[in-house]
Amino acid sequence: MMAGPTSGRRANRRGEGERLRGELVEAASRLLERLAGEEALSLRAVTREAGVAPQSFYLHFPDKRALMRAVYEARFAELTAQMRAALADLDTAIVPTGRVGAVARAYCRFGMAHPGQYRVLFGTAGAPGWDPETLPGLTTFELLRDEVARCGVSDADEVAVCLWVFLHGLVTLRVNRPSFPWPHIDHLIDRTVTAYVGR
Amino acid sequence: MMAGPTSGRRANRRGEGERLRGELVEAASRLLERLAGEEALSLRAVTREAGVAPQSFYLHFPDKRALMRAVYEARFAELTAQMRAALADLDTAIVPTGRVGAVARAYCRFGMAHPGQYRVLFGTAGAPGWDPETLPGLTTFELLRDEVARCGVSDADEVAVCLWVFLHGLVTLRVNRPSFPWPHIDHLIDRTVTAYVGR
DNA sequence: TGTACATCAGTGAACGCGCGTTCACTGATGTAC
DNA sequence: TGTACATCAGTGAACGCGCGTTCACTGATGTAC
Repeated sequence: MMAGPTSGRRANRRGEGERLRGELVEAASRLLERLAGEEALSLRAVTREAGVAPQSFYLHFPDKRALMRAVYEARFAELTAQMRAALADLDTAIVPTGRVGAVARAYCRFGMAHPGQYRVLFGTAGAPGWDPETLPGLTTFELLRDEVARCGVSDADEVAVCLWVFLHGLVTLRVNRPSFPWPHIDHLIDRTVTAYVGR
Repeated sequence: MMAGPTSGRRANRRGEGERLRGELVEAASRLLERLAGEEALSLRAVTREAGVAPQSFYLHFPDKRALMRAVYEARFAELTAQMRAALADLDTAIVPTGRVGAVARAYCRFGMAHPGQYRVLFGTAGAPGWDPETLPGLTTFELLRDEVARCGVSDADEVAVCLWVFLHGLVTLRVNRPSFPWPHIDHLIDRTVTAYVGR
């Protein structure tokens, strides 16, 4: 039986208290990957995962909502970074529709690799002030729309909405209905990009 | 202060005990409409809504899962009934793509009118033996696919998958991102049907 | 250089709550004789 | 026709659990003098 503050973990050095904040966000993200479909992401589970007492949570967040918002922002930043990276990796000579396909595949790859995190991003009703629109920088939708616009379609906004809707449906249905006889995902994406913006 | 079994509600007459089962399913469905996004559908909330003591639940269901399954089946039957009704209402001279659009709109109408119920049907990972495939009669997907097949496309199954994915994404994103500047839903559906199966 | 002290990072113990579930009970209703 | 009894439909009270949150506390670390 140990007692005292070292029973859980060694305290961070002075001035490094902010580190726990990040660790809590990462612990929550890890739990979301593991629990996947389950809504059971409790504050106590997060602090347990981080190896810290439940009350330590309140050193860095006013309440549970604030943690979820921090998770939301961190994962959102990761998703957009991966979409951007997929575009950056392309041959500069690729045709515009090829770029649309690449960014679409990156979106789906993220969602299917991290279903629990994806659910936080798009699978729940964003509270007021939670929508992607309020985040700094380009949003997921805008990344998609900009590439669609390069293809020269007459109404890029509407086509991009359709594509986003399709990709979202693909990620979520694919995860929720694993026993359905799914065709290959990339093929469905390519087919849909072609249907909307041509080849 | 009342006491005795009449404090909650009058017991059903002998032989009519089964009525409570149906009332519990309807109470759960009502709560799903009201709570919408919230996962907070507890057994106690359901019995409260039905005006009955928590333990009365166990007269008709072995556990909470069984109730969710009953809700799932009842709402699924309603969705397919509405899709069928939409087809039955059509002029018999309508072109095949018109029928696809009609059944697609009926699907979305149900999902957007009852987001909480729709979430139970498609928004969670169906447990083994829970998938639409195991339900009696035609499934949602099969209803859609049969109409796509009538259009004479070469690979009706794959097109129907794409359409289903699109409709699912439309319902869920539309509900989860109400502040996004959405184009008119029926227009998006028509545009997508046209993109996949032509006019 | 030594020491008193403020501050920082975190814990111990506890609260009230709603949850799913169990057990023993009650009161009304139909049935056998 | 009356009455004892079985059955049915449901309740009262309680259980142990994990939850979000609060309050008072501790031990290490840096700083002023």
